[in-house]
This record gives sequence, structure tokens and C-alpha cells, in this order.
Amino acid sequence: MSHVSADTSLADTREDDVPWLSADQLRDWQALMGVLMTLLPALDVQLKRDAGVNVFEYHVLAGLSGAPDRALVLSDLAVLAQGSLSRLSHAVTRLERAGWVERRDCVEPGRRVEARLTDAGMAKLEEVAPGHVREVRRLVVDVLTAAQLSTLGEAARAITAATLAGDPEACRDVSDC
Amino acid sequence: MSHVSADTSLADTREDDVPWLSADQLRDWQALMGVLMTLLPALDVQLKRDAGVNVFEYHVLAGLSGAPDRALVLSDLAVLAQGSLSRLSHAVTRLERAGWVERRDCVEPGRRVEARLTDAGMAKLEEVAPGHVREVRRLVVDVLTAAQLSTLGEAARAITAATLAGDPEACRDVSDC
DNA sequence: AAAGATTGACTGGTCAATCTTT
DNA sequence: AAAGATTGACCAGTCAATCTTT
Repeated sequence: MSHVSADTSLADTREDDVPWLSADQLRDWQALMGVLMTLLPALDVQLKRDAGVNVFEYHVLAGLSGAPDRALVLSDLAVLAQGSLSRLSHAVTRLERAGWVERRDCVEPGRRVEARLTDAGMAKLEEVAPGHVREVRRLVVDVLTAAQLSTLGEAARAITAATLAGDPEACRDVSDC
Repeated sequence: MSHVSADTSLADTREDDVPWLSADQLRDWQALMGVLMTLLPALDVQLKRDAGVNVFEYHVLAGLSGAPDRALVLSDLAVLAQGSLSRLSHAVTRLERAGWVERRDCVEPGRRVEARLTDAGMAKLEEVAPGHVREVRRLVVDVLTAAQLSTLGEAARAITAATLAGDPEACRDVSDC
């Protein structure tokens, strides 16, 4: 696994021959950085203002809502919501305190715990979703052509694949569980 | 949801006519969310591990390095680095403590302060940049075709424009200063 | 008053240490 | 021991209050 790559001389911090980006590449990269720096915070603002949850918590609720019996083992949910287990645990604590989620010990092996969306949580999600979707449309979907959005999705999948490569835990889809 | 369907109808807090996303739109949007959640943290990890700075601090250094006399008024630098003035002030404090930046009161009007990249800061940036660019290539530029990257840039600019609309302060480019 | 900058309390996240169960 | 989950210390960012200068 960890052997073989051609550039393994990490002890030597000087690996030259890193070609700089072309003017076009730089421009497009900077544009992407702009989105990375501004879009998530903008979505966070809307959700916190109108619903009192942040983006990650929203995705936890949404993830649970689509699961069988509205429940998932925490480590699976962490993968689905794209966060660390620790981050998830903190988030679930907050959501539990609000009454939208509850923890339940699994009967099965190991020290497994599942989070389950309560009825109040489902109601909350249904109340919150339209405003969130509206914002996603306003900031993303509606400002792009269908072709742009499609290419954006393709590119995003390629980037995510590269980003998660070497992190086998984070790679698997929730459908693997 | 322009029409109330048979599913659980809660209170009438329905703000109607928010059309849900099509399957394709949803898929592409989720892909973009994946990038938003993972790419910035991945870049942060590389920079912190190899250089002891986060992405925002890196952009502050990079922004200053390209400015005339390697100095910029803080409020301008905040726009360039895409962060709040408060965030920038905290960051500059850290960078100043490390010796990479120094604050200087402006002679000019108002209570203006400029941040100036020191020689040590410039050296730091030159030391750090290759590793960062390598990571940007590995995770983004090299996994996309030229056409994909170009469309991605276009889309990103459209999204940023929508996101910053209504925030006139954040809109202006640093070239306006 | 208004613009620019700073500060501190608070929040959410990471990391490492710990606990629990197989 | 190993997997899953939790916890707490620590850090970076936000928000609102404040300070400084015109």
C-alpha cells in the first residue's frame, strides 16, 4: 500500500520540478478557491439564520431521513455526512439535545450505536428543506446552464476521488454498509 | 413542491413553489457538496503539516507578495483573501508573531493599517509554495481535462457572483483599491 | 458620525487520549 | 488487541462591542 510511489523522498523537502500553473489554470483555480471560501459559509448563514442548524447538522438529518428505519450506525453516518466520527459525535449530541435525533445501542456486535431521526427531527427537516433548496438554486443551480452543472458535477467527482484516495474509510459509499 | 402531495403534511409553513431538484441536478449538487466538504480541509492538512500555516494564512501571504511594496491596507487585504476583517486581524496577529508580516500605520486618512510581508515572510512563502502547488495539481488540476477545468472556472465565477451579490464590499476586486 | 481596526466571549472542529465491547 | 464511540483540551472563526482617527 504505502510502498512504491515514485516520489517517496519526503524527508528531502526539496522536490523541485513542480511546474507552476499556466495563466488559465491559475485563473480557474482561483475561481474555484473563491467558491470554496464563500459558498459553504453562505449556506451556513442561511441555515443558521432560518433553522438554527449548520450545514453539517443538516446533512446528518438528511442522511438519516433517507435511511431504512431512519437510523444509521454512527460510523456509517459519518461517512455519509463526510465528517470525522468525532465531529459527528459532537453534532449528534447537539441534535439529541434539540430532540431531533436519539442514540440507540445496537444489539449487534462491537460497541455500535445508531442515531435515529425522531418524528420531531423529520418534521424539522421538512420545515427546513425548502429554504435550503431555494438557496442552493439561487446560488448554484439557477446560475448555471444544464451543461455547466453537468460538467461541474463530473469535475467534482474526479476531485473528490483524488482527495479521498488513500483514505479507504472515507471512500466507501453508504450503500456498502 | 407546488402541490401538497400525499406525504406527511405538517403545519402550513409551506413556502410553496420551491421546485425540488431533478435527479441529475441532485447528483451534481451532491458532488459539489462533496468537494466543498473535503477539498479545503485536505489543502489545510497539507499546509499545516508541511508549513504550519492554514489556507487562509497562506492566501494572506500570497496576496501580499503580489502587491506593490508587498504591502496592503488590511481592509483591502481582507477582500483579496476573501475573509472578514476580524478574521484577517486575528490571522495577521499570528503571522506577525511568526515574523512573516508586520503592521504599519498608514500616513494617509482614517485609521488605516497596512500589513507588509517581511523578507522572512517572502522566504517562507517561496519555501511553502511548491508543496502547495503540487497538492493543487494532484487534487484538482491534474485530474481534470483542460476543458473540464475551464468550465469549472466559468461555473465557479458564476457561483461566486451570485454568492457575493448583495455584499458590495466583498465584490470589488483588489485592483479597485 | 463614519470608516477602519481590534478585542474577547462564544461556537464548532480537530486531535489525541480514553472508554467499551467483542 | 481492535473497532466503535466519546470526551476534553485546544485552535480558528464569528459576532458584537469597542477603540481610534477623520
